Order: sequence, then structure tokens, then C-alpha cells
Amino acid sequence: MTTNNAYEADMTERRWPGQETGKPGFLRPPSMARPADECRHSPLPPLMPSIHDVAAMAGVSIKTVSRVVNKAPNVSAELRERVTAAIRQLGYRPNQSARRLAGGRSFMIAFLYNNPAPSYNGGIQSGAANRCRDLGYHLVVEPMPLAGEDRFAILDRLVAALRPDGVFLVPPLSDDARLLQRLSELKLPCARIAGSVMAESFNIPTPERAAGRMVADHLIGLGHCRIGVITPPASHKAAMQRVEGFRDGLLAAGLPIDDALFMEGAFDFESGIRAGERLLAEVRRPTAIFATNDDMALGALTVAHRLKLSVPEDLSVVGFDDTPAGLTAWPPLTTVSQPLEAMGSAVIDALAGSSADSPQFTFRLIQRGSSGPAAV
Amino acid sequence: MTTNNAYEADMTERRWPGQETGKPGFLRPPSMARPADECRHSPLPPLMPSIHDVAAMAGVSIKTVSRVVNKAPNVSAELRERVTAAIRQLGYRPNQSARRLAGGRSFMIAFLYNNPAPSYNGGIQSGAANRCRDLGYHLVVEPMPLAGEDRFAILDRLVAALRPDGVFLVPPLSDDARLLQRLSELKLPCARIAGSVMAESFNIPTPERAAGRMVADHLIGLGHCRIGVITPPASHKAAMQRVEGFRDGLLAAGLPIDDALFMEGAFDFESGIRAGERLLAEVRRPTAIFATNDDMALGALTVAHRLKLSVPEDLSVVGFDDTPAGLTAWPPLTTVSQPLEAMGSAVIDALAGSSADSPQFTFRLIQRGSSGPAAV
DNA sequence: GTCCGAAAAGACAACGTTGTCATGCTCTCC
DNA sequence: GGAGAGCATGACAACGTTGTCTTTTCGGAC
Repeated sequence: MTTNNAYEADMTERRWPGQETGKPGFLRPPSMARPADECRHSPLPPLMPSIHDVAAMAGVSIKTVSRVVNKAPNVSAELRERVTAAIRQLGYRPNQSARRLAGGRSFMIAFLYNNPAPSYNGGIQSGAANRCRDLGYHLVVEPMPLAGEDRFAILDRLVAALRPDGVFLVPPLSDDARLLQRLSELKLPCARIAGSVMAESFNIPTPERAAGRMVADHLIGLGHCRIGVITPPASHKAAMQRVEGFRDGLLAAGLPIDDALFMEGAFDFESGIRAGERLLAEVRRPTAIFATNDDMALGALTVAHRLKLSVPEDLSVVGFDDTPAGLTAWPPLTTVSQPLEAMGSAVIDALAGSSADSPQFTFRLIQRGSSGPAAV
Repeated sequence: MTTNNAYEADMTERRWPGQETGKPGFLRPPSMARPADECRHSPLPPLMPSIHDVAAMAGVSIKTVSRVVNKAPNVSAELRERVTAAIRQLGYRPNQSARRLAGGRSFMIAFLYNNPAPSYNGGIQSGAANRCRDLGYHLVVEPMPLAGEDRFAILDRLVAALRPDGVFLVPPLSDDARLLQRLSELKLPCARIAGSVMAESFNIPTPERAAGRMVADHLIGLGHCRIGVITPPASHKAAMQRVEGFRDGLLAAGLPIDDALFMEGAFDFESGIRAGERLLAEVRRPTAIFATNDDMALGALTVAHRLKLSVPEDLSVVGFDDTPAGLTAWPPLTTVSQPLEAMGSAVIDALAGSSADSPQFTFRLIQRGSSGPAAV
């Protein structure tokens, strides 16, 4: 039911008295929406105490409570003490909607994603959500289409309705120049993970290149000298660095760079199969394959199985991302793991300005059964 | 930095004039938070028009605009037309914070999850987020610990800050009795997927049992009569139904039920390996294994590889969930797929009361290379 | 003692929306 | 033509916070 009418789509259908529809709907109807009110003047403590309740209990003005809550300076120790006690006793929590309305902050951070790898998104999201929790923010998720004008409509609606305090993007969205430009027009603080396109938004860099080098060193160390590479789609700039790093390793080891051994994939299993088939059909068959993500590596592994090649005896395969599928494959996949949760956490820190420096991450090579010494 | 002090933890650190810290933080400082104001009386259309701008342009009161926006009855066609035009021209979008504050609705739905399978969460979340978008809601994600008192604190904070219009849970959270009780105390509309514990909250049932039966029929149809089953942990009530359905199938086919062939797993890869090892060490080795989720099935598959059993010639393996890892395994896993996106979407419909009936889902058996005829 | 400046506390008006009530206006029916 | 019922519209007060400005209080220097 996606409609192009931006206005219509933003409104929720709602039943009005007189419009009888059979099913009542599950959400609390508006009329009973404020249980707090009934409690306000009752002897029982209010269910959802407001700043006024706290102020009354502490015998101060609401402004003083506000100051204490926001850790503003110029509040005497004594009052701060009293207010804090009242807050604790009542279990007061500021109402975010009211804060947003009055103060211009929403305490919402929007997570825009498109990455089809659920474990990648999941890891980042989990780290980000937990850090948000610590900092008093909330994470709103918004899946975005990769292309098309829809994404601008989606973004506009999100921004208009929520006015998030910040937005963050993961690859490949973090290289979507038009999206970044729109975000900058909207003057939304924005942070990206592993972006490579230049943009004014903050970017959290990742050691893609060093990781690519690490894979090269690993395979070369095992004696491989003819190594096929399944490269990312050209749009995936960050992942492209993995290939660069891999080339660095070949150069450093004095190995030749054979363009026939570089096959472009689409970051999915199918394209890994196709690339693997072509690589393994080479007359001088490579003894190892480095795929720039796990899905493609698993495609290569599947081709090896189909061709009855033993892994790692006949062929070593290395992936990238440390997805769950790599762990459960046979043989388990040698791959590179990223500290996803820490990265998600760092993005929130960057947006909230609560971290001291630009974070540094290290990617780790996870050696498992799919890579071994080259056959002699 | 998780602190137990509920009050402290809810507040974001904030820089006040005079407190100089080196890094400015990335979020827009509060003072420049309202760019809309500057535009209000300028000749240019306001960047973020409010209901007042629309009312002024259409020459009506703000209340009338509100009525049009909320599709309330009793507005003349002419005014509705004028207002709609003004809304469109200005690109007006209602401010959710203000709506929440005034109307008692937040247009937020909270998604509580714990399920460690990212593709499961991801699928549900994606369906839910898209449906939210259609209906004008937003999806706030909140990862929850499985046990411990923390989850109540997390829930309380979420509710206090956001007052979400609804909450939804996926397994195994949907069977967390204490959490459900707390939600009901908070009077929060709540919907669950595949819950089996009785609770007053709405539950979206899934055909787990029928799916288990389907797997049994599939394997029995291939000629298997000795089939190992890796069961879910006892806490996963919904998944337990899969085993029931499987038993139904055995009974219907007149096959014996051998308790030695039922091994409890923990829904993860490792436990699948352990259960697989034990099953395949049986003197009369089963010719097929049904694991109640893919991770455990992949564990069994790994054991088969280690024992140099051919799959499916020597052993058929069937999983459940249709995870990406099952697709990329070797051989690709026969499994059961759930319409995750539709389920996520349906939960939102249930919460918003926008669907006519309780939805019915069908699980599909995905036949792939890991299951085949029983050896004679 | 007076005065001054700074610090502490409060009063009050936003913020943008919805709920409630009041006010017309237009029918219909006697 | 007058009463009453309904519809269409608007005025205004919430909602719970924060920003701004004002007032009070408190030290200390003269």
C-alpha cells in the first residue's frame, strides 16, 4: 500500500465516532490515552509523573527540576539533592515528545540501511542500539531502497515526522552521493561507516586495505602464488579497498599481478558461483581464491564441491565479513571479522559527540578450515 | 557505560556554556535547532511548515487543518480541498512530537528482540518497518537480554521516554511470561509472533505444527523410516510444535517413535554438531535428520562431512527457517521457509488495527540438495 | 551599612498539535 | 415561522518540556 501521495501516506487511518468498523484495532484509543491525568491529584503517586510532580514534591520550580535533569550549572547542592531524591522516589522520566517540542532535540537517531547481509546490519544495529540506550537516545530503523526517487520521499517523511538528532548510514548507502547531499541539505548531522565518497558528513573509516593485505599475506604465507580474487561491485567503494590491499601484498611478495585472476562479483552467492566457475576453469587453475565477502566465498566453495575439489587441499578459499554462514559452511570458512558492535557503538558516539577521538578499528583474520598450504 | 541509576542513565551529557571540552560533538547544538522560525515570516516558504502556515495559506483555522489531516468527518468538500492544496504546496508534515504531546499517541512501535538469528530478526523487522512506513508509524528497535532484571529497566525506560503506541515481540521473547506481564501492567498494546504462553496480549499464530508434519511427509515420502530429530530447547515453545507435527507424520505413516532418535539442541550450530554426533553414533544409524532450525541442521551436516558421509546419499538433512547459511551450505539445505516480511507486516497491522482478520501464514518446504531418497 | 556582581531560582512564553466546547448556519418538521 | 437537530467551523486551553528574562539571594569589598 505504498502510495506516492506523500501527504496521504503519512497519516494513519483512524476511526471516528459514527464510523463503525467491526474490528476495534489494538492500539489504545485516543480518549483513554492519558491515564496519568487521573493520578495527578490522587494520593497515589502518579503513574507517569511529570516535571510538575517532581517540582511539587521537592518544593521547587519546574525550571529547577529541568536544570537538574539536564545537568545545567548553577543549582545549589541542596536543591539538586532534593530534586534528585524526588525524581528517584517518583520514578520520573522526562517525556521525550515534550522535550523535543520545546527544546528542538528529538533524542532519536535514524539508522538507514540497505545492506542485504542481515548479520552485518544486525551487528551494527545491536551495537548502536545499546550505545543509544546508554546515552538516552533511541534508534529508529529505516530500510531504504538502493536507488530510485522513493528513498528521498522516505527520508523526507522520516525527517519531517521525527526530526531525528542524527542519521547514520552503512555501506553501500554510505556512498550514495545523492542521499548524502539530501541529508546535508536537510542540515542533518550524519555519520557513515566505511564511506569513501567525499562528503561533508562524518565518516568512520575502517581498515579495509590493511585487511586485504592481511589476507594476501596469509595466503602467500601458505605458499600460494596463483590466487583468484572475486572483487566487489564497483559501487562498493569501501570493499574495493580490500582488493587494493590484496594487490599491495602481491607486490610486496614480488608476485605477478594477473588481471585474468580478478573477477567482478555482485556481493551475493550467485555471483560468487559464476566467478568461481570462471576462475576454476582457467587453464592454470589458481590454488586459492580470495572473495571480498563471505557470500561470494561460499559461492566459490560450492563450485569447488561441485567440481569435487578438496578444500583446502586442492583449493583454499578466504572470505570477508565473518558471517554466520561462513562458520557453518564445510569446511568452515577462513575470513576476516569486523568488530561490528563496536563500530555501531562508535557511530553513535560520533553523532552524540561523546567520544574523545576518531575511533580505530582492527579487522581480524579468522583462520578456519577453508585455507591451507598450497599443493606442491 | 551502563549504569544502574535509572535516572542518570536516561539523560544525555550536554555541554553548557563555560564547560569547554575539546570536541564539539556532532549534533546540532540546541541554539540553532529551530531553523523553521527564521522562515516563518519570510517570503520564502517555510522549511518545516507548521499547521499554522497551512491554515494561513488556506484561510482557515488550524483546527480545520487538523481535521483534514486526521480525516475527521464534518469538513466541507471545499475547505478540505483548499487545505489539501495548501498542505501539498507547502509540503506540510505534522510534527510527531507535538501530536504525541497533544493527542496521546506517539506513532512509535517498539520492536523487542533477542533472537540471535539475524536473518530472522532482519526479515521480520524489514516487513514491520515497511508496514509502519505505510501507516505513518515508526519502528524503534530495542535488543533485550533474555533474562535478568535488566530487561525490566530497559522496558521501563523505553516506555517512559517514548510511550510507544505498541510493542511487539518475537520468539523467544514472545514466551517470556514476566515480560508479558510487565507489558500488561504498563497497559501497552502488545503483539507477539508465535507465542505459545497464554497471555492477554495479541498473538500471531504460525503453522509450526503443520510445517513439522510437512517435513515428516517429505522425508517419509523419500523412503526414510529411521529419522533423527534435533529438538529445540524447552523454552522455545513455538518451535516445539514442529516436533509435534513431525510426530504426527510418523504416526500417520505407521512408523515407530523411537525416543533415542530425539536429541535436544540449543538452537545453535555447536549443539547441532553435538546432537548430530550422538545421532550418527547410533548402532542403527538414522538415514535422515530433521533439525528444528537451520543452524542445528548445519551442525549435523558438518558432522556428516567429518564422518565422510555423502549427503544426501548416505544421510538426508532437513532444517527449518531458510536462513542464508542454509542456502550457501554444501549441499544446499532442504528447509522450511517462513514468510518473515509478511509476518512482520501483519504484526503492525494487528497493532494498528488496520487489518480485517487474524492473518494466516503458510510455511513452505524448500527442497534442496541435502535431502534425497533413502539408501536401500 | 551599602553596594555590586555573580550565582541561584523562578515566572512565563514558546513549541505544534489535538480535545473540548462554543458558535453559527442550514435543514426539517410541525 | 419557530423549535430542534445536525453539520461546519473556530477559539482556546491543554500536553510537558526548554529558552529567555527577571527576580531574589548571597558574598565580599569598600
